[in-house]
Amino acid sequence: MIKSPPDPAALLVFRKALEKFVTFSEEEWMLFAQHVSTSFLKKKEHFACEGEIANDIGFILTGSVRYYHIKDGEEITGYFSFDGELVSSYKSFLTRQPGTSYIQALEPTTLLLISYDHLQDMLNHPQLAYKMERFGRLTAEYYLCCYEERISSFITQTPEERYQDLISKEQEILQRVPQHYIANFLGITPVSLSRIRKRLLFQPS
Amino acid sequence: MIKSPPDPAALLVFRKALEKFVTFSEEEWMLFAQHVSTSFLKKKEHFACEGEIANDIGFILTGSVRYYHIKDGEEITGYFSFDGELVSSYKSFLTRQPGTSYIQALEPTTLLLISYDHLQDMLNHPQLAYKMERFGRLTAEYYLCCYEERISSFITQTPEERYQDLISKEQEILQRVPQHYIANFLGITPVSLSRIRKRLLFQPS
DNA sequence: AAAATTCCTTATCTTTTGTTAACGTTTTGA
DNA sequence: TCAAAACGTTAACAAAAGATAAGGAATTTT
Repeated sequence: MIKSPPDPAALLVFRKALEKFVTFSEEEWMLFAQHVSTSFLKKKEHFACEGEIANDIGFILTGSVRYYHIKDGEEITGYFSFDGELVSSYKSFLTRQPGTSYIQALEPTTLLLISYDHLQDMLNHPQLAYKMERFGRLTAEYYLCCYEERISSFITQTPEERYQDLISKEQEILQRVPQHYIANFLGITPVSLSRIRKRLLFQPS
Repeated sequence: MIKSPPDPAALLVFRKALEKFVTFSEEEWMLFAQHVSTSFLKKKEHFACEGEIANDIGFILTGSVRYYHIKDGEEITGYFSFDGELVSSYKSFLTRQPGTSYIQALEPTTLLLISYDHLQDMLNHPQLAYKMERFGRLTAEYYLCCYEERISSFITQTPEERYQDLISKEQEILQRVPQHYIANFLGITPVSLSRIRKRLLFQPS
């Protein structure tokens, strides 16, 4: 993966997106932006692989990725991320241990990147440290809430209910992602999802 | 739930446990400790209920709790926490929205508590703010990793494999928690877990 | 543009899981 | 201490999901 300096328009998009978590002053953003690089993934190119330590957190400018595991030689898709979202093998990135999953571009994808070392630099930079800790806290808390909801859905809902939820809440996923990936995501086989879809055709909510 | 000032021995245990995340100086800890109270739950007493905004994060000194949802009038157990761990309806606590689950003591349980307001006070306290942000970040990141692993297990493993993992990794859960709660936790019915257990008796790993 | 691959659906058969109910044991609570 | 409730297992049947394979449509690749 080749990294380059990011262009100003991209940085602006990034800054705007991060306002969900914290607002950087001009001065802070100048410092922050120095630690950001940019990269491009061709369709099917990998952002992360099993066994490798995740070196970067990415911000998807355009495009999308899927997370997947390999089990018994089969790919099993666990998640998707789209433009405007962060992407990383978080556990690997945070713990500096080899990751257990792959992350692959679903379409041509442009990313902004912050490497682990750059992030540490910022966390240690006197002028930035406090805000970066806060940024990290709010980001982690945000994803914690997402994960909590996801786990609940596995315990309290049937695959069919999870699919109906997906239809109502995450239209984007359905439109941009092949069905058999969605099946994995729901924890079922593609054949089983096809049957659910057929059932719903005749008893639509 | 009645709150009282915590006793020094309990605070020491708490401080020790938090060193997994951050180390507080004497001065910082003095300030921190002022915001901690203590509470006791009888067996089956609730720490959190659906529809209520979680007001506290708890640290379990002794005892254990289970998280559960109610769906179609049925209790569905999602998780357990034991002594030395934090407990809260995190999403509700963090977002200030009504929670969707219950938290109930599995046995007589003593807790240390930090209320949302006290936590905000600390996050706003000049002398404590930086370390509290850092504490929050590392805590959220820690639980994020736990959740990530849990979600992976739902997607890549069968209930039987999840049960075998549980046997090898979380002996404590198996010993202290009724089987039908564990079945929910694995995403299956108690009857199905009973069958898995029988199967494993005749083909032990 | 043609060939190859991927994707979704459908069918059949097998396996697993859910549902309900019964039974004996253990735990709980009055 | 005694009655009631909660637990775990088992059985029988129904429902759902997995495995495999085949066919056609769509997409990709060359």
